[in-house]
Amino acid sequence: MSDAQAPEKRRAPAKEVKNSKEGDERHDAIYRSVSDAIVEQRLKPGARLREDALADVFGISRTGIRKILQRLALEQLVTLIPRRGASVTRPTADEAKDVFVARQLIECGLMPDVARRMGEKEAAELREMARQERQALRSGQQSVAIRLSADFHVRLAQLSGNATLAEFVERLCSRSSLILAVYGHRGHLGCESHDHDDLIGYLETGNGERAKAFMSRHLKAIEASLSMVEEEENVPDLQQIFGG
Amino acid sequence: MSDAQAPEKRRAPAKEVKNSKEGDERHDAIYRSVSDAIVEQRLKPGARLREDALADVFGISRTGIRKILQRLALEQLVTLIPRRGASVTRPTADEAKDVFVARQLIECGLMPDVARRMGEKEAAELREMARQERQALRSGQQSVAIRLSADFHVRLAQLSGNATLAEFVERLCSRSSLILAVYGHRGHLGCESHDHDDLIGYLETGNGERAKAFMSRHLKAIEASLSMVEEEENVPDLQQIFGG
DNA sequence: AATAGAATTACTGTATACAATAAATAGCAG
DNA sequence: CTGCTATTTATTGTATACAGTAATTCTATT
Repeated sequence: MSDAQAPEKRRAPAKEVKNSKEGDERHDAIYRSVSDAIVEQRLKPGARLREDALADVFGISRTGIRKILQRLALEQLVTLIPRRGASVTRPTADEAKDVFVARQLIECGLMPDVARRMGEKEAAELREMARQERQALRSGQQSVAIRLSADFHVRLAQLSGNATLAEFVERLCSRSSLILAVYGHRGHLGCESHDHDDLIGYLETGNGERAKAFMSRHLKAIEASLSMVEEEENVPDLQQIFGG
Repeated sequence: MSDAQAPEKRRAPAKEVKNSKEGDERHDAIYRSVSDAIVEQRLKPGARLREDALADVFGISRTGIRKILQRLALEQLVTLIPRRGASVTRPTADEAKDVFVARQLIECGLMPDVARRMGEKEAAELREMARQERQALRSGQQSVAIRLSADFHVRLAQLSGNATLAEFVERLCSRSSLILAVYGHRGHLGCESHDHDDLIGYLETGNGERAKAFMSRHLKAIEASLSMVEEEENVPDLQQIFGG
């Protein structure tokens, strides 16, 4: 179009800046960083996530932060209100119920496939994960234990060989961590520490139906450990509290 | 900061510009527009989606387009290759299999719940949707029929009352449209036109187990109608084709 | 004429500037 | 002193400019 360009402008670059290594590895790392913080409950439900603040912390511009927040919003880990910004999602009781129904259907349905594809190597890997989880719990690292527990369930789903369903399970597990944060009792993870080991046992012997039933009980136990009372911070129900 | 501002600048706005009504309705409309075009196969798998071109067409800047493309990528309707841009996803045979396994598990598992919550109004709505689908098919509007069929399955899932699982089904159905586009036979939708009506019948009478079995056969029939041969356009396999 | 290499083009990736809006605060009247 | 309105401030939404990279075209050499 306009030919009046400074000719030495062209001369410039070469290989001076080396900010992006390959793909957008950096963004992925930041995404994971925020996601982990939410799942480990270091960022609690309701916490505001200001774009500027995050941009400062991670040393990238708001553009990149917005991309990451959007992704987290699609996974329902953060809630995005137009013109009001992002905050860590506070799941409602209804959503919590939906998530556990979904987990029952999908995770239990997957157990036969997992049992079928279970080998020495896979069992060993799972046992190691269960061991780390138990250790974290023993040493009082509740946050880490929660994430490791979620990781266990996700890895299990991946062993089914169905990437699509594994991804669904991944999302359900992250959301479960949020639910635990809101409705769980302090100092109680929801599931017994030896549950995962027992499950591996059934899977190892190829007993899919047994594993399925056990997973069902396992999930029910977690759900039952929650106290499903929504702290209504929105409207204090004056009518209910006083008059009548 | 700087106080040297034209004082009438402040006076300005009020309700002059009306570009964004509430939230970002505009962006949602564009998203739906692109999504529909993909599901209806007006944008075929492999089609490139250049940011500039889309920005021009919809009259917004690339920023907004990128946001939408990202969302579509997360839903796996478009594939985003770094520095290479976006294109309509071409599902592999493995992905196709995964999607149908997932649909079997989730959609069939949902049928008992749907049957339980099925009322007059819901049945009538579904029948109307099935009618439109049949009509589209009769009048040769294959593209529309494909979308209406997906809509039917999604609506069904929503009637289960579980928003989370309904969202999963929605994603599976959009992906199924892509799969149909790649592996389906021309002029054959994959499912019989009266299938959906039959299904409504079982649901109406509260026969969840029957509906479940029917849905299973229905999905199997669709999957069976596909010819699962990947057209390897990438590497022409010179070795294979010639020498040996 | 075919191919390697260089210049150009076309496109995506990122930051930044600016516009718009909701929240917070201050000023003012009753 | 209380409640309403106006101003300021904080923060998000959007476009645009520029940088960087893959693809393409052009040129020169064997």
